[in-house]
Amino acid sequence: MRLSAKGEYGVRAMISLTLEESGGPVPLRNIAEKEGISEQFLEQIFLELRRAELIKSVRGPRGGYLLARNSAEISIGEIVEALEGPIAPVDCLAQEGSGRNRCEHVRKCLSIDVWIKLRDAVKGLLDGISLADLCFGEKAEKTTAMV
Amino acid sequence: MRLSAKGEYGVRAMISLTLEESGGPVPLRNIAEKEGISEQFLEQIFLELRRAELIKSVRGPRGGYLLARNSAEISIGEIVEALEGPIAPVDCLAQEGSGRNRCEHVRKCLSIDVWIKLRDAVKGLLDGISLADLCFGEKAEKTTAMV
DNA sequence: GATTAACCCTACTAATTCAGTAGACTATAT
DNA sequence: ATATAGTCTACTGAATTAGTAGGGTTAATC
Repeated sequence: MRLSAKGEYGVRAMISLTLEESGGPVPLRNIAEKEGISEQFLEQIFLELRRAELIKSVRGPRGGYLLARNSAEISIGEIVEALEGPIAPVDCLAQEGSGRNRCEHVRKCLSIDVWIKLRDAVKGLLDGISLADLCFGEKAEKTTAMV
Repeated sequence: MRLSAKGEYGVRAMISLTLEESGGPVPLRNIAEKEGISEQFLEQIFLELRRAELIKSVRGPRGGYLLARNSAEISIGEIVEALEGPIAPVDCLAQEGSGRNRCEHVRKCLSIDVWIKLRDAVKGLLDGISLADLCFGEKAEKTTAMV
């Protein structure tokens, strides 16, 4: 139940981008340096994020990356799913399920309930937090959540 | 954000055991066959579950495995943690954190909030569901939960 | 007390995934 | 023109995963 480096770096890089893009396109190199991530590895990550239409790029000198939408409209869930595939604790819940298991076993049905609940909880939480929430103040603070 | 086969098999096997242990120790072979899991692989899983004191074993002919405690007192979270290590979406939240990252980067602090919330949500959910809940009726049905 | 059903445990291995590198190409501001 | 910066594919070494192999030990039963 761990995020890969790609997912973790991706979220960090997106936060970094959110904080800096007001000054125009941010070169990948800047972000890579600040976050201590290999430039070429981050390049791959940004390629996927662009294809998922979460960021857009400006080529040529003074180019770089920008968020594709307002930071309040990009959720952490979208970033994670773009980089790690569908959020699903077990194979058979990731729709293109041709992996390890395909619900052949009777008893499986008892466990699937847990995984569905878990997926919904994780997805709900991550989809409910935007980059703006993280970077410019947490909306949840209004409700005084109990941690 | 996917469970490994070990975690998934482990939960399924524990459910299987819960349903059958009333008739005395259940041989590993029975469970492996019913669940379609390699016997030797399941053996390794049960070794870890026994060391985590979630199951106990009876050796010799007519031996097998039993739950170490009442099924209502064994949570899915315990099973998963026994087999996959601490529930933590990123390395630096798993206490023995000597992995990839150790919060060296300033911006990291903005993302860590999400991962803490995620961990707490996942842990809370999995610790709140027992084997008895799954096998003998869901307590949550009383509260008519949405979804 | 031999047999045998069952658990116990370590070591190995093939396949996959992960994290990162390399390097060549394309666009554009100056 | 040239320098800057994104685009893209392919490769590689290390780690993890999923599973095998095979030799133990324990104890019920004949």
